Amino acid sequence: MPEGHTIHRHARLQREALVGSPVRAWSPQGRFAEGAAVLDGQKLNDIEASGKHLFYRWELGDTLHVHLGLFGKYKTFHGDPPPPSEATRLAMANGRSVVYLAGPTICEIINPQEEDRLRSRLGPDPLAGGRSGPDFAGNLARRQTPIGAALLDQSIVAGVGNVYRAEVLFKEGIDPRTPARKLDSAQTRALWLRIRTELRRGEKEGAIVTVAPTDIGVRRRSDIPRDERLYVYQREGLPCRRCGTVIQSAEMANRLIWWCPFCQGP
DNA sequence: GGGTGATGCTGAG
DNA sequence: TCAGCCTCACCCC
Repeated sequence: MPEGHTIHRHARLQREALVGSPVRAWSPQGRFAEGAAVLDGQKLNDIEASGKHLFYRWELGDTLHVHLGLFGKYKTFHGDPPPPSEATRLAMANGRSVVYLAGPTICEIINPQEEDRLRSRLGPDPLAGGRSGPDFAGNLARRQTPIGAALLDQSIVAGVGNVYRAEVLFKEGIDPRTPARKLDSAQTRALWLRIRTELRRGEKEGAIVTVAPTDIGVRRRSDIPRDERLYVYQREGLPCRRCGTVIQSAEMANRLIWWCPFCQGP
């Protein structure tokens, strides 16, 4: 389930589990056997998340680059772990914890030039700290594309995926078909803050929950049922949780997007 | 137990 | 524009 919040959460949890100690690395599936052999036994110095990318820094200067893509998954265990699945591309372990990685789009050791090239294609990351709202605004101002498509473009903002793009536009009352550069500065700023708030919450909670408890008639966030966590994502044909208008969907940037024609109307 | 869809992205055409 | 990559959680029997 990899949008930016998931990636940053993995970075944090794995940092706590593995950084600072020598790590045993191997490839149960075999497809990353050579890379794992390079890393095996090295101390892991740090793990950095940027958008949907992860960078692992090792004591001899190697950088491991991982991108989960659509299917990739991590599992982290403390204490006595189950054996890895046959599809596990990379396993990393120290005495206390083990991390299994399966199904990544990218798992490779890269040099500094490759990393520079990669990072130059990424827009500001709302979870990376620093004041990047103005960069986001500048990026939007240059685009003709609909805001719904712009939010999936990782060079505009790094870390937003298909769930958050639909949900943050709902919460800001913006029609996804609005051309990005037509948003005024107040809307752009509010959207940036909204993205950051929602991603931060997702990182902390380990799940995407955008609905306000009051909108579904419960008191606490912990009372929100699993299937009522979102306002519009995959809710085509269902009534809007706020106004009852039927949720619409359309394809935008090769993926479906959903919105409420009333709450996100003109 | 089998079928399916998914929170992503690239590169060929 | 679209096929291809790659795994597994979840749904339905």
